[in-house]
Amino acid sequence: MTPASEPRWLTEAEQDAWYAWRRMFPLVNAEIARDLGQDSGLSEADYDVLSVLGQTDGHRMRISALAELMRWSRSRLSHQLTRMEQRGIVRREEVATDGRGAEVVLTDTGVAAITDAAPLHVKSVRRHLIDILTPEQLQALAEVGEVLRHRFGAARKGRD
Amino acid sequence: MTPASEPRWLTEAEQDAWYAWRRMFPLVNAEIARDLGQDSGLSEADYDVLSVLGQTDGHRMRISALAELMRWSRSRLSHQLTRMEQRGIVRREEVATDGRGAEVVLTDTGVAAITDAAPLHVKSVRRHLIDILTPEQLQALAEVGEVLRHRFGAARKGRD
DNA sequence: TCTACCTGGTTGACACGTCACTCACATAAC
DNA sequence: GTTATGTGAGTGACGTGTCAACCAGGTAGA
Repeated sequence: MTPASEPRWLTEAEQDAWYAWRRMFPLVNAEIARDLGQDSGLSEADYDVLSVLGQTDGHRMRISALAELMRWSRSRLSHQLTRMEQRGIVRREEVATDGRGAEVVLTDTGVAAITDAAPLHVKSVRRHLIDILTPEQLQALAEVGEVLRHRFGAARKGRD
Repeated sequence: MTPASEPRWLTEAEQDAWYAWRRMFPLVNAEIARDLGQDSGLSEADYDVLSVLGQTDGHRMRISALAELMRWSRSRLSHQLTRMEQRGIVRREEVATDGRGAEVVLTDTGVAAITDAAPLHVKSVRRHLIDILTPEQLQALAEVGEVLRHRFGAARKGRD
């Protein structure tokens, strides 16, 4: 085999960005997740599901619709719901119009959980991320997110 | 109980930043991890361990030193090494000077794995992140990373 | 020496995510 | 109606990460 042409290794500036990227997310997210667990007994996954359901009419949604909204795989959501159901914060219900379908419903416990957790969570997010950065830095983050979102939206073609 | 004072909810700009933050990292990392798996049969965790060991003298390191360098828990590293050892890319060896200690060593297979994987990985990182962003955006990321690193360095006090 | 503590490292239980597979119901083609 | 195909959802195996408990070997003080 002829040797592959030497790849374009990262410049120093690019390495800085890449290492920052790799480091900062786990760092911040671990702190926020820890807070969430200690303050409210919830994982980030729990919180995400609860907060979406908490904003829906009747605190219920078709499972596949929820998965699509959250951009989770159905499998992932199914596993998550199983764990949440065992803890009594959500409940699955069959849906009359389609024998295959099912809905998730927040239980009263679930409603209480997300209601109690939300203010503490905001505080935590502020403390570990938002309030640390300048408005310019926040805007830069949003901008980068936007660029990447478009890039991947395009890459995934019709799948969206 | 008296109701807690209304928390400072996120402004729209802050929400944009927060959602971007939450979304972009899994998005990009999933792509890069997928590439790594398909191109080289490695997970990101594998790659990280291999690339550190690949740069050390004799392709070996004390396990606790490796954990500290990577900022992994010893437990996490131990689990990871067990899996890697089963696949033959690293090997554990006892160390003579300390009856408790152990070293990890790259096997020949491991050396080959990281050597082959590195150029492909750089290409993937460029494609999914670095080459998509402008130098200004890369710099903004590095800067944000720096701010957060300091913030958490301070928060963790002497633990570093 | 005996004891107490520290340290390096492993282990087990559990939460989480992915993948591939399965199963039941729905729908369209014939 | 029967058959093929699609779709909603769950399951099992496995990789990964955390936490707490454990164990063996070192170290220091009585």
